[in-house]
This record gives sequence, structure tokens and C-alpha cells, in this order.
Amino acid sequence: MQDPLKLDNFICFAVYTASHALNRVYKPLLDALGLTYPQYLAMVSLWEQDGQTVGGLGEKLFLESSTLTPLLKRLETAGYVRRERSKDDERVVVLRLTEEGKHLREKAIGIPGCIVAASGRSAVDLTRLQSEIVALREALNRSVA
Amino acid sequence: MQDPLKLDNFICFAVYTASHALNRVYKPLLDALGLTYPQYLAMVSLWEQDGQTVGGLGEKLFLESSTLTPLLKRLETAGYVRRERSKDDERVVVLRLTEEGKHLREKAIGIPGCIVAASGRSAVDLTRLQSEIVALREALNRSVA
DNA sequence: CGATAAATAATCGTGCGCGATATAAAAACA
DNA sequence: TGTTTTTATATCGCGCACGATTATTTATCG
Repeated sequence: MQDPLKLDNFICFAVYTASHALNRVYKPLLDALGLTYPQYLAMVSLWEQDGQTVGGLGEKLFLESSTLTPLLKRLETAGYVRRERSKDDERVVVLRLTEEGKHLREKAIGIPGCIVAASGRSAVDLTRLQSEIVALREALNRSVA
Repeated sequence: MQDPLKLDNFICFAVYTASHALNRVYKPLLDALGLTYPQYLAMVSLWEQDGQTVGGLGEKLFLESSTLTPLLKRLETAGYVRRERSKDDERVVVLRLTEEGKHLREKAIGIPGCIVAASGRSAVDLTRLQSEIVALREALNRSVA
């Protein structure tokens, strides 16, 4: 790095702005489902595996309960999710999709394709880039752990 | 994409979580300077070019005035930046670094190196990845424009 | 010139995202 | 058993981030 304090040389700035750019592409698609982007991620995770706990979902999404609890309450108000205390362990809150929540998946099925199209890349190329970014994330997470 | 609705296959999720991971690495480094991460980006941009307008800075950082105005007020309160209306065009607000704000650059100079170290990659490799992510950002921005 | 349109910040409301703390339940321990 | 510690979630305060709107100034147009 020639000039260490130049914005355009920052990997962080690239990731930060790419994240915002992705959000802007998702916005109109998710508006149609009545979801925000983090809510969509929670729903995707629950479509993969219903009945997760708040903590389990947080581990998958790398989010704290202080972020998830209000978000999940909004999904509950929207009628997509039910939050119920586990009988076995009253500390745990189990998340269950409502019928409407399960149904929403059909409407969401086309979204990933729209993102691939907006990226202007092949799915194969995106997958390669994606795994590189995941590797970066893992290295960063290791360094703080 | 075999399963289009699988979280681990989402480029967006990779970027989203990598962005959070970067933030977590930056946090302790920036705490020492009394800056948040977006404030740091604004300072980096002003260190590169003092006397930018709110709109100009927003264009560089891809942020709206509704985000920047409060952020810049906090930087002003912290004593790093002055906000003054332009004499030529009263609509425009010009941003100028205070002496303290200029000074802060010395304390920030070591941060990029810490990030490279935390990433566990070579600077060359990071630069390549960074330019790929920028290309993705540009493609996405084009698709919404 | 005056009316209209465009440009620039600022304000407001909503939803993250996190650290610090609180609360309650379960587990561990003496 | 009763006490302490740990675990799981929730609450609170702060700072983004954005869309929609507003206020003010400048530019444009007839």
C-alpha cells in the first residue's frame, strides 16, 4: 500500500459501500414482501430450518439478541413468525413460521436470480467471489475472538 | 445455484456479515480516536481533500445528507470539523478540518496496517479482492440507476 | 423583471446494530 | 438443600442509514 490512508484503497470501504449497494437493489424487491433486508435474512434462515431459537438464529446471522428481539417482534406483528418460550427450558424462545410465513417463501424464490442479474456476473463467478468474502469474514472473526 | 434460497449461497449475506466483521475489528482501534466507523470514513475523505461540501462528501461515501448532517454535527461537537455556509452559494455547507482534526491523522495512520494483519492476507491479495468488490458495487449501482 | 423550477441541506420517522445492563431460569456447587 | 454461577433473552441508549418532506437559496424561463 503506497498511501495507507486513501479511501479508495480500503477493503473496508469497498465492503461497506457494496453492502449499501446490495441493500438498494434488494429494497424494491423486499418492499413487495413487506420485509426489510435483515428480516429477509431471518426468514431465509427459518425457511431452511423452522423452530430455531433466538440464540441459534443469532449465531447464524452473526447478530445479538438486542438486534434480533425487536426484529422478530416485528415479524411476529407482521404475522410471519410466532415466538414461544420452550417448555423444556423457559429461558429459550423458539421461533416458528406461521402458515403465512411459510407461504411467503414462494414470493421470495425469484429474488436471488434478480440479484445475480443486477450483479452483471455469472452465478459461478459470484460463487467464487462469495467464498473469498466468506474467507475474509472468517479471518476477521478469528482475529477478534 | 442449486438451492437459490440457501443463506450460505448468498453473496449479499457474505458482504453483509463481512461488513459487520470489519466493524468489529475497527471498533477498538477507532474507540482510541473517539470515532465511529462512518465518522472515520468522513475524516479519511477530508484528510484527502479538505474543504469538501456535504454533497460532495456524500457522493464519495455514497451517503445521503440525512445521514451525513447529524454525523458531521457530531464531528463538529468533537472538535474535528467546522461546518460553514459557502459565501458564494448559501445553499452549500463547506467542511473544514480543525487543527485537532488534522492532527488526528497521525493517530490513524497505523489503522490500515492493523486491518491487513487481521485479514490474514497479503496487501496485494487484499487489493485484488478489493477491486473485485468495487466492481460488484459499480455493477449493482448501475442496475438501480 | 417576476414566477417557476432546480439544487442543497436539514428535519423527521422507522429500523437496524451493538454495548451495557437487567431479568429470569437453569446449572453447578458446597 | 441453599447459594452462586452461568445461560438465554430482553431492555435501553446511541449512532447510523434511508425515504419523504421541508426550508432556503439559486437558476431558469417567459
